[in-house]
Amino acid sequence: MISNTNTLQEVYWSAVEYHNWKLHLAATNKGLCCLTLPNGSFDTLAHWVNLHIPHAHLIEAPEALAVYEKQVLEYLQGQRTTFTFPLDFHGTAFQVSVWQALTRIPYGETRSYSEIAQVVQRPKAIRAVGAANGANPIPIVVPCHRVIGKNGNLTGFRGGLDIKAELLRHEGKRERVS
Amino acid sequence: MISNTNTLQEVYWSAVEYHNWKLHLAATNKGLCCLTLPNGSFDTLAHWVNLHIPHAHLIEAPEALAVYEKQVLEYLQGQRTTFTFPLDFHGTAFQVSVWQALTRIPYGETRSYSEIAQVVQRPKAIRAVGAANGANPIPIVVPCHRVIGKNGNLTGFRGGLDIKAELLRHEGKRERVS
DNA sequence: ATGGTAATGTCCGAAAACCGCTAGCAACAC
DNA sequence: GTGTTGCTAGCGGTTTTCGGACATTACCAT
Repeated sequence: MISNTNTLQEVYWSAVEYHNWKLHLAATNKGLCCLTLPNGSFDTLAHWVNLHIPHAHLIEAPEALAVYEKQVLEYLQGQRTTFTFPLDFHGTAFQVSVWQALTRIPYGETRSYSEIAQVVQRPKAIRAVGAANGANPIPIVVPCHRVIGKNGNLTGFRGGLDIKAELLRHEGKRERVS
Repeated sequence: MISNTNTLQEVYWSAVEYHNWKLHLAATNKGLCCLTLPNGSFDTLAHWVNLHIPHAHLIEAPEALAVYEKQVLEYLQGQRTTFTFPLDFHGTAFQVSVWQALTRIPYGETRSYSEIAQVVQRPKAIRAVGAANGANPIPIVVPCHRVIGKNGNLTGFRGGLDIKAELLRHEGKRERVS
């Protein structure tokens, strides 16, 4: 679809390193909207923005992301268990409701996919919760890694199961891969 | 798709009457983008805008459409043969190329669907030209009524064949319905 | 124990249907 | 012959539809 009318939406981004991990962050003036894991790159970030924020204008602006970078680093260093900055969700109504539910899972705890399905009032949409988890644009901050199979299996993680395991171990959980 | 970031695109509209015809117009800050014929209503306009300009904000603003209304009325009164204001096309690349080709058909003349297909460099996309004509969001101003069958038949018109005939008669053409 | 199945929202690719058409050809009327 | 009429196939962009795949689970049958 070609449109002559361009409503430019400014999106700011930056990259941050921690040990051998490199994370990319993107935010609008409403909050953090995207975060890529070590298996992602700037291209991953740019691709997501293009797809979810039409007519976006990507601008490298570390100063605009200082707050987000700081809290994420503190989390990785084990000095923080919750995040206090605003999030800017871009997704369907269902996805947004799932992601909001995820933010209410406390640090160090886990939930099953079906439990999340109940919370969002769609008790039978269990696989749909899985799909929404997979579409989570802000991993770590929106703790999709805290959702595991009802039987305790890790079952899946967009950024690689090893990272999911590492995040849970970091939060004091022992993983059980069947 | 729900987005927290609202990039509201303002679209202005108004209605204009001429004899027993009632036309609805819509424009962005880039130009006229939609015009409904007598067989349409405000709902037709609103529906088109919703479909083609995501997150649009429809605002009744006759003063913003004064230029467009004026020239359209002058055309209907036989005091104008060309339009000088900007257009804001929303469509696929192919559709936009067809619509631009239409604007180059002089007042009072006609072209066949295959001739238009040649002009847009897709000589065999004849039916596709027909479909693009049918999707023309700005009839009268973008003179899709000047495209007829190669044998002279009027063949079709979104707003009703009678209106197509009337427009051509108004421009000094005699219609031949086989 | 093991395996098949149904239920859910979203995305993606393939396939089909839809059209404001035309050229070509056969059938028919003069 | 000449003209008219009607059918058919083929054209290409867009839209619609459909089926499958998923970061799952409960249930029921074997």
